[in-house]
Amino acid sequence: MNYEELAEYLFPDVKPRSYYEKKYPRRNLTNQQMVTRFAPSPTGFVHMGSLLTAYACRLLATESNGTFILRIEDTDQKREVEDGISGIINDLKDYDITIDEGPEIGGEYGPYIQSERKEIYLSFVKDLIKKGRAYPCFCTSSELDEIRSMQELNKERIGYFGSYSKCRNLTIEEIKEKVKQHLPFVIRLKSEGDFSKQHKFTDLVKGEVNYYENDTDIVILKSDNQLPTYHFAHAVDDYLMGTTHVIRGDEWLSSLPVHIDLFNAIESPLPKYAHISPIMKNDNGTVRKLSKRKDPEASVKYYQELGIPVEVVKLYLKTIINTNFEEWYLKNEDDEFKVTFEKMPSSGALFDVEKLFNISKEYFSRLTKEEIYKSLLEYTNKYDKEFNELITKYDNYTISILGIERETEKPRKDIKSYSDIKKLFWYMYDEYFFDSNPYKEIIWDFKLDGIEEYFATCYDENDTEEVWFSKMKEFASKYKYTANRKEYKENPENFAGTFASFCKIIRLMLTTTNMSPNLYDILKLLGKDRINKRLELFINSYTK
RNA sequence: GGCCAGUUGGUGAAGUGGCUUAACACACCGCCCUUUCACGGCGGCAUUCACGGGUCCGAAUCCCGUACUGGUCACCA
Repeated sequence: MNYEELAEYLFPDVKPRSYYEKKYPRRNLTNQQMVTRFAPSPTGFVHMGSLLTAYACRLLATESNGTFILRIEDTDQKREVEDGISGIINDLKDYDITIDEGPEIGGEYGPYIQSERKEIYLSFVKDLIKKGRAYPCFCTSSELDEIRSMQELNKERIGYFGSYSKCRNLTIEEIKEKVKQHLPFVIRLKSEGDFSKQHKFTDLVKGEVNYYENDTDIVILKSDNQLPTYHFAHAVDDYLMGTTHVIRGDEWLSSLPVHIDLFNAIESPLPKYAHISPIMKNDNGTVRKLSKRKDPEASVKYYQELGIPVEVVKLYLKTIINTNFEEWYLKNEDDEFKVTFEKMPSSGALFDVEKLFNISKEYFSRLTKEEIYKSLLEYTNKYDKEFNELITKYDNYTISILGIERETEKPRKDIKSYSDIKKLFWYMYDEYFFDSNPYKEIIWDFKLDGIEEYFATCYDENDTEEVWFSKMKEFASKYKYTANRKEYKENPENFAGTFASFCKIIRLMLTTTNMSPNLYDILKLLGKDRINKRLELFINSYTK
């Protein structure tokens, strides 16, 4: 068969492969420098799994002084989502994952959107046909189904290979005839692999894996729009773009033989591969991949809405990317951690929201009140306008609230997100406090003896914390509250309660919760007027 | 079903033949500290590394088998 003639017949107006080889010269790299790429399809928002991959790619490129590429894999136009591409770019931007080359910012090796690279793929397809390494296939889907069911019946391997690849043997006349009839066709790779041959391959994450050579004639160019399949685009793009390290989810591990076959066919060196495990979720006892559709926490937006700082999400992601990061971070404050392939997990990690929250609490505990206030303003401006107005109106008051037990050696660790702040301190604002009956949840299993008198005669907002405490202790003892716990434990019937229970009553009155921060600070910030208003309502609610 | 990969506590994991009577962290529980809420400190939490067998003086670590989990077998990526 005259392959040259066939190639010209099928793809007459296509630039030669050498044109693109010249246009995209090999990168000049040292041994160290890595070229990594993140290659999502624009099917909606970026989810945690892909953010993890993108972040790992970014980190590795940065560390090696290399390049990080964003490439959009939109060869399946049925799955596309409106604004898919800008959505991805924005999500990466929100998480401070900068792109060296990609759509919008460009680069020497663009375009970076696959649907705009059509002519490049065609050129490589034509080249393959010329060399007798690819051929058109006119099999219909029902014919392929037939082959498949025959193979299933015979308990054979499934695929278009060997004697099943009937279009391999079409003569050029037959092909021309079918084309003239406008029969749709795909282009398939003419595989030269031998399925009985086993090889070892070293994956950077999984280690040594065994595989059999690919011998199926996979589709490389689809019929309807002459766009490549993922496999082919992967080989051509990563060859031309000079990707050194392909980091992707391990669902691709089983198609590795196909990719090796493809890289050989286009005479490209094989990039190094790192197949990373997906993030899993325990869903009522069954473990499964964290799902974009089913799990809200898989969405990157979810954390933005919650008000978890991006640094926190990245810190958590880093603990997954490298299992030794967590321990390292305990001893080293700064970000000089080096990501390695060896420490990437080889089996899927369960997504642990608790751990993420813990990292977040730790993170918040190190911020100053001004830093938190500033970010809270930004957060509420986007997600809680009402609260935003309030904290703008009471700016200094709010900053003081945020300052309680902060910027000390042992800071409080109760804030894990910006949305928490309102939940934690809503009662500090009269606008919220008197909005509904604030005391309706309280179980009144205590007496109010002395409370009113305490505020009338004893409490002085000018007292220092020390004085305030000793005065209150003294006062409470009049009403048989004791500061001596052991004494109370021995003879509880002799007392109205411990001093702690006295504090609890005041705390409940002012905050409706018994988990508020330091009472002294709360009292002081609230001030006499707010306290008295609450006291009145409190007493009335009790007698009712 | 075929093929590939994985399996250490509630969770993330350290561990690469003797240093392991299995680190560290989160969660949980208990105690202590304490003038409130916290913070913090200490301790508990796998007699055992999915199971069965083998190699070896010695195995979580090497080999074989089984089970289970995940992935994949598209003109989807």
